[in-house]
Amino acid sequence: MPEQGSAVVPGISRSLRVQSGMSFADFERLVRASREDALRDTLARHRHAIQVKNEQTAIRNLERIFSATLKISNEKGFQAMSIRDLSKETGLSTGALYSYFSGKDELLTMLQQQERDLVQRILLERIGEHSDPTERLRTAIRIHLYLSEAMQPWFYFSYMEAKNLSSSERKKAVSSELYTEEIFADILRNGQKSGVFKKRDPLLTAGIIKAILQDWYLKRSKFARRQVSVNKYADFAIAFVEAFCREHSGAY
Amino acid sequence: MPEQGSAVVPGISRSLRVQSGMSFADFERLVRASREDALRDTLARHRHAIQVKNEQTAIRNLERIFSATLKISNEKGFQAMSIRDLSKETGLSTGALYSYFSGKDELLTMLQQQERDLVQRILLERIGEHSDPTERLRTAIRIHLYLSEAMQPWFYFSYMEAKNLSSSERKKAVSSELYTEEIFADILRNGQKSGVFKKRDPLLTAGIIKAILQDWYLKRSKFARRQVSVNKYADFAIAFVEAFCREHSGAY
DNA sequence: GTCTATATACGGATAGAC
DNA sequence: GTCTATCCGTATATAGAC
Repeated sequence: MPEQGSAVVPGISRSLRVQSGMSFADFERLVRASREDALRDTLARHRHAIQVKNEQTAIRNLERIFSATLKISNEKGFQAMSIRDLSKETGLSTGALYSYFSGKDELLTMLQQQERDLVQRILLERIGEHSDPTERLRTAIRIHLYLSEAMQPWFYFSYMEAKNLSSSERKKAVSSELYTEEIFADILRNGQKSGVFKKRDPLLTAGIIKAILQDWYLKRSKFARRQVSVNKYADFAIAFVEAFCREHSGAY
Repeated sequence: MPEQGSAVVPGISRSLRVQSGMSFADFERLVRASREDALRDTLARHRHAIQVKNEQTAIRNLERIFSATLKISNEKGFQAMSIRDLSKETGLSTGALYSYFSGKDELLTMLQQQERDLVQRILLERIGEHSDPTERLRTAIRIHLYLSEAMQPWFYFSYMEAKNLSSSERKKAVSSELYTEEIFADILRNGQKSGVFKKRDPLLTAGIIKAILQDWYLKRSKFARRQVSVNKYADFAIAFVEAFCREHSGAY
């Protein structure tokens, strides 16, 4: 697949993608593998409550339940998803479903905890391998886009259902949001200190970067329709942000 | 109130705001007045269905019903808002409520039609008074921010509840979204033709501008906490966008 | 115009059969 | 492990009093 982005923003593309260490296809594989571990962790964490003893079965059905929950909720909202809806989509009866969770609340908590931990784990693995501020900024942007692309249904769900979470879950979601913003603000502050970046309000800038990243997973169908790939969007986002932040970015 | 923005992004502030024609305070008054007309229109449009004959009463209660709907829905979602909730918040009994609308669906349709028309009317009034691309871009950004600030509850509601709209309502919402994007893309294309703007993908750029504008009304409480005013955010957003689009924008 | 009382339906959750 | 049948609470919408 040719990278349409290069024509629009010359100077940023192939080389950078290699430096960020991993193609999107590789990244997707990594996420898939990590999710299997995450499911096992979830099962272990709820061993006392989950009545199904066979691990194979339990994991297979948990996986089905989670992905059905995301699918239905992203169409009509978590509140509006009935247990009967979930039963239809998973092929399990309502009775059977209740041997995996005690109620919708717990289902939501389990799902959120698993996916949030998964995101954190992958982020920590992939960020922080560069010390140069420019590279750190580019990598952070690309990795976040890759991550939200590979886990799009959950990112969308998490954003749209934030207000329906229990207060403790909502707190965790908010602090994870602010943490992301701080990562970008820190990169910007360091770059400003070393003179690579222009003096711009780091928090406001980080906020706008986050808005640009969020647009990617919130408007997925629009980008699909326009045939914008995640790499093209990443190139574009990086160019947009660097035009504002980077000293001498007009050079290329 | 001192404009904190000027320190961060020198060169863009007071003069521009005057050129855009109207302070935010003026703008809020305009919206308030226009909404009264809009309520009268709504009443006229549903005269056959609304059983309350006294216009004063009908308008007063419609207004209460709409603002209560936004308030409750923005806390727990429209689906989760019960008629009993609405009854408590408006002070009207459930029976009385049903003499203003035939069901939640119709309530939603009435509210959406009224506020969407209001937005369109005000946008058309305020945009298009400049011919210079730079001024048009600045004005469009600031007006959109003013509008979403003055009508924040509805903008937030409309974004979050998009998936609950009936298919015809959803279509209208989507096309209105794309229309906004086209306004920005057009400004960018014209500026590129006349050489004021750099050659950048107009649609992708317009999409990112819209993402930046949406962040303002979606993350309202964050900005309130950080004491970022709408004018400060507008200055910052304009500087951010111009760094990417505008030829010689590094000058100031 | 607005209220209270109520019919009707739907969703969450459980019991007990297989 | 999973299913069917069912209890019970809550929500929408309406009827009829004031």
